[in-house]
Amino acid sequence: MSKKTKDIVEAQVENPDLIDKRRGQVVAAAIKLFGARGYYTVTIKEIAKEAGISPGLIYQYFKNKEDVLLLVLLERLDQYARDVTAAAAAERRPLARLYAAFAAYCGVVDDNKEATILAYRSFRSLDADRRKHVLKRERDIHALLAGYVEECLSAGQLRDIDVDLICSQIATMAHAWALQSWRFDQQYDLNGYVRASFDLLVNGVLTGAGKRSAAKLNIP
Amino acid sequence: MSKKTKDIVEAQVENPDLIDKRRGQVVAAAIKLFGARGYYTVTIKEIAKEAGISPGLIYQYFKNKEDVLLLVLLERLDQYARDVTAAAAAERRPLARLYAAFAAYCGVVDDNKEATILAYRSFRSLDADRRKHVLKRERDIHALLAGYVEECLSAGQLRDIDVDLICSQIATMAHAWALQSWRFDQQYDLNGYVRASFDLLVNGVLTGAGKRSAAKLNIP
DNA sequence: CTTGACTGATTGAACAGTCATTCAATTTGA
DNA sequence: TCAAATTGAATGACTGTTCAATCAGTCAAG
Repeated sequence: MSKKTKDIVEAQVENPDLIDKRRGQVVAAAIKLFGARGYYTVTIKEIAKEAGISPGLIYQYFKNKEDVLLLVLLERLDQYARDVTAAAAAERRPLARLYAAFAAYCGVVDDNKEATILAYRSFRSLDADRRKHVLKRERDIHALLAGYVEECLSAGQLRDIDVDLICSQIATMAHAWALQSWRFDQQYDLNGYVRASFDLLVNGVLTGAGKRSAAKLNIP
Repeated sequence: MSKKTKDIVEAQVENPDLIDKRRGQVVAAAIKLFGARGYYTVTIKEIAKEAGISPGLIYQYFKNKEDVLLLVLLERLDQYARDVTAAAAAERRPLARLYAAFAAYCGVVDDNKEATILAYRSFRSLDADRRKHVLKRERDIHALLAGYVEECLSAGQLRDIDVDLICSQIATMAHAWALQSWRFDQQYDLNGYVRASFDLLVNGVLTGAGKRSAAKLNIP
């Protein structure tokens, strides 16, 4: 969990290692339970039991239940950012990098289907302040993607398009893998979905040079 | 509300006109309140008050609170299907029809942003049986779109693509107008979004003939 | 007409259960 | 020994659902 994330919610306990440990337990338990059954039907007692601590102790590390949800959502966004950045860093060519980023995004979504759905379900259960923190992280990820798209533009591989719109589409397509898995997973595996979606998303906006590059992509 | 929809939840009261009237009141009130604050934080008493009836009466027309949610979600899907069908029927040429359907879809979403978001938030609050009813309707709408896409394919205006995947993308893009409005509505109005998204979605899959048709589309 | 019994519709207070949060008591570990 | 950490029972507020009581409309009898 990133340093900034830790400071967003306040703890009664001082010891930072303990804060990390306990919050880690609680967030892990909450991801599991919220992911399966949603925010409102899961009780603090259940989270405490799953985390192996008492209900009262949760209130030493979180102000209230909503704070638990906030950290759950931020944790997931952190993971998105980490995985996407790492995957993109492994590729040098702009289009390959964009593809790798998209594939990694879909990969985290696949690893965290329940949590991805939870984000859609529960974002609006947060109050205005907490929402802002989540939106901030989403914008960071959006900016990551936008960077990769702009590299492709600079390299002359994409025609002139609205960068924000295509970034939103990329993110939305990644999320759709979780949100619509009941529809997709009869006909696609993750790789098939990534390949087909990327093709659909990007094919219409490639330049001639972009098409030649795309043909050379090493797509699994 | 369609005939089938009415039969899905059972009422204690016999008179069908009264059933229509009361359910209409309750569903309208529930859409307003659920849309603004989500399923769990809205109480039956609030719905009753907003609908202008007593809490007890709701249980004469719905088995329980979950049934209210079910009708709310089905009502919205019915409206999607009606509007999309009507818009598509007004166009003869396949590509124009597909565009009209997409524009209409985005239009209903725009008219019902809160309800669209509610669907994402609340679908999993339903039990397995009720989910099936909702999924059935979603598949109906998917089939509508698939029909329009296949017309384009038959007319040779789209290259050979996975019809289901592009239909999902079309629906997802329409939903995204509501889900990500906080991002879009600073830079797009509805028409701008429809035009840009359709361009992005379809441009990569048009044949030569399709591109010539697209150029002739009368896009507002 | 008027009456009054009957039916179905409607009300809203009461019930039973749930759950986030608190805090006095206890344990831990240094 | 003491401060910090932890427990878990108690609290108090809330809410879905029920149901006894009331109301409204109908219509047959007088």
